[in-house]
Amino acid sequence: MLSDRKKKILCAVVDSYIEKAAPVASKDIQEEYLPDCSSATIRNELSTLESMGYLIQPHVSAGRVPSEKAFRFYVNELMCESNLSVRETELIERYLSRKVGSLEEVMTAVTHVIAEITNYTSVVVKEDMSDTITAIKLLDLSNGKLLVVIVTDSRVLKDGMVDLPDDFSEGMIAQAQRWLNKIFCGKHVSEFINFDYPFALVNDEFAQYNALFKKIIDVLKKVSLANGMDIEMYGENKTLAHSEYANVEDARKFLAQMENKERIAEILTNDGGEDGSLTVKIGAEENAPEGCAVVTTRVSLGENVSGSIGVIGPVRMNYRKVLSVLDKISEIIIDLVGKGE
Amino acid sequence: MLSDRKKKILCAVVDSYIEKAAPVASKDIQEEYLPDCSSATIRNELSTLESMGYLIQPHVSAGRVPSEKAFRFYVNELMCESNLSVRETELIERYLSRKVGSLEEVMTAVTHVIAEITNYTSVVVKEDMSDTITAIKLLDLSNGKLLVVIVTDSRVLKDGMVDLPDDFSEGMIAQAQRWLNKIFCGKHVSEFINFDYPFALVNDEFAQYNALFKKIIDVLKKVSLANGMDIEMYGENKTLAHSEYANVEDARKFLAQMENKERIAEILTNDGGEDGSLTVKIGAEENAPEGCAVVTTRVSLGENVSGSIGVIGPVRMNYRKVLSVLDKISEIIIDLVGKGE
DNA sequence: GTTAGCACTCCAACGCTTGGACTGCTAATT
DNA sequence: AATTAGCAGTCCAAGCGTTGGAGTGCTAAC
Repeated sequence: MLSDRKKKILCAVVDSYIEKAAPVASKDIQEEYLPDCSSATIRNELSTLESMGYLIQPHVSAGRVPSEKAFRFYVNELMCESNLSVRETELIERYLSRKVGSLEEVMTAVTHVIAEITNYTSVVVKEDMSDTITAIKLLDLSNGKLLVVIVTDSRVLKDGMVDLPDDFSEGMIAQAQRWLNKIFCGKHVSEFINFDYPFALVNDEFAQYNALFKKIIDVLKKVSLANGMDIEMYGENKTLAHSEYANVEDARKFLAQMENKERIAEILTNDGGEDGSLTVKIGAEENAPEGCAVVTTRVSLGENVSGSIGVIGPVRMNYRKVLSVLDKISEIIIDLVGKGE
Repeated sequence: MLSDRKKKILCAVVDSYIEKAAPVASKDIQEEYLPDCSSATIRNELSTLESMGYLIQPHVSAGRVPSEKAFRFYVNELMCESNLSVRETELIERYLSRKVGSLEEVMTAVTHVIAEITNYTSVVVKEDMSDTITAIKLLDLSNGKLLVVIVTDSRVLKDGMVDLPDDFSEGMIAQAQRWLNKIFCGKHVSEFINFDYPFALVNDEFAQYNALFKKIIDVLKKVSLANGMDIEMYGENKTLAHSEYANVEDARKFLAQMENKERIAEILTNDGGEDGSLTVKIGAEENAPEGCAVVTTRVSLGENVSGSIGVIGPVRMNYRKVLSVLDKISEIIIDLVGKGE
């Protein structure tokens, strides 16, 4: 547990670093945040905070930089809330009021206005799991591979490939297919995604099927997830304007990560959360892209259709602003969808 | 008209520059391309080529760099054709054979494989002009503005706004609307795009309508173009890997240009061309993004649906490779679409 | 028309110096 | 025991001059 003063100092370091993108010196903290202490006292505290893992010193005569742990603590406990400026609120309303057309238009407008206000990359993911499964087919490619095909009422989802165990006969494949169909036909893709392997359904003497089932169901989940998803991204170069991407190599790394849409979609969606809930992921350890933080909110867009709205930026992100923008946006979207029904 | 030797030298400069991204010295040319001349002779020729506008010398003790004019000449007359390597051909086939699903899937696969092979940014634009126009409505917003709405059989295209001349009465607006409907209803959006202003249809006494008509039709063109278009881009970061974007400012400028999708789509589509035709635009003067070249091929994707496949890279682009890749891809796509029918 | 050779230009890289930004520590103070 | 003034020490970033080399243009000879 940190003393009050330590908290204040840590908060000062993070705030200053977010704003100035430069190591924070004890003197700066004294002058701008804690005029009642001497810089020497603050130095002592900084030293302790560093040994606790909250701060990093790039070199001996530099100030301190917050670690990812510090940002996490900041987001959880230190950060105070903020309101949007009038200008920002107006901007949001302007973008979203005129575009009450299709869901696609709204998605585009949302990414644009978020990127505009926050100066970070914005992503929206729509997951439509409202399709009903019509059939599941297993096709033996006779090279030891099995092609798994899902047919839904609106389209065919395919391309799933599974290695077939050696000793599988045609009959066994047919049997597996019958089971899968029995379990899943007529159900929504959404139920499917959340399905736990139904080992219980397979009685002991067919234990040999289990491994294959597990693989097939994994493939099916992946395929149907990818197919029901719609992702839109805007403002990659807004993020690049920040100083962490001052050299092109880092900028390219960032872009390369942004190009992997599946990965990004997964990051935005993999922890459910309720309507309007906010999630913050900081750094690669919390499964954000390397060097990045991702802030996400979820909105329901209808039965079995859900959306995730996210902001991706450097770990040194203006969390206060981003969180308040996402909060406002999700509120508007929820309202908008509510009315539409 | 350039002498044979000048052509050889110019070609050598361009080839070397494309490969090495560094100013080309007279000695290099002699050693690698023209061992029968002395470097002094080549220097004389280079000097002439420079005064003709084909070459640029960054500073007095540097070699020569090709101008945009030189690249243009190179593409038109000097460049020899090349074939894809086995590896590349296989790569293309691998990407495109498995993905015979929806048009969207194919578009994505095409951008990915092109970016992969060429190491430049790849764009695909689909223009779907197969909708039929159901109605055109003019809505007086009574603030001197007119909202123009197109309704098609598959969707409503809206958001077109026109300034209304002062002396326009309600009746005149209604009249204009009748005319527009008479002309366009039941027609394909595609006919519409290529429509020349039908002034002849409006007889003299209604000359006052002409200016408004011109504006309205412009808006309609723009709106329907934008709505029927689908653009997909991949590999922005591939282009950034090239040395012209070594400094961040230039890299960001490039990305900012890439973010203007409407502009990019227009560049790819604005000069029709037949199935399989190849177009090369070099530099801002030929309407490519600044500092960039754009190579485009067109493919028909069905009745009133056409696609443009493009590669965007620095002016110092490997045109040989890009052209041969696009040639191959368009051939495959045309084949694929042909079969599908 | 071609070429050898030389004088000249310019850049990019390197290393050196220097000012200053911070810290940690110590000893004095509250 | 906590705080603080002050000082010694560290390290960086920027500026600057030097230098080697890469190329050219020009001239005079072939």
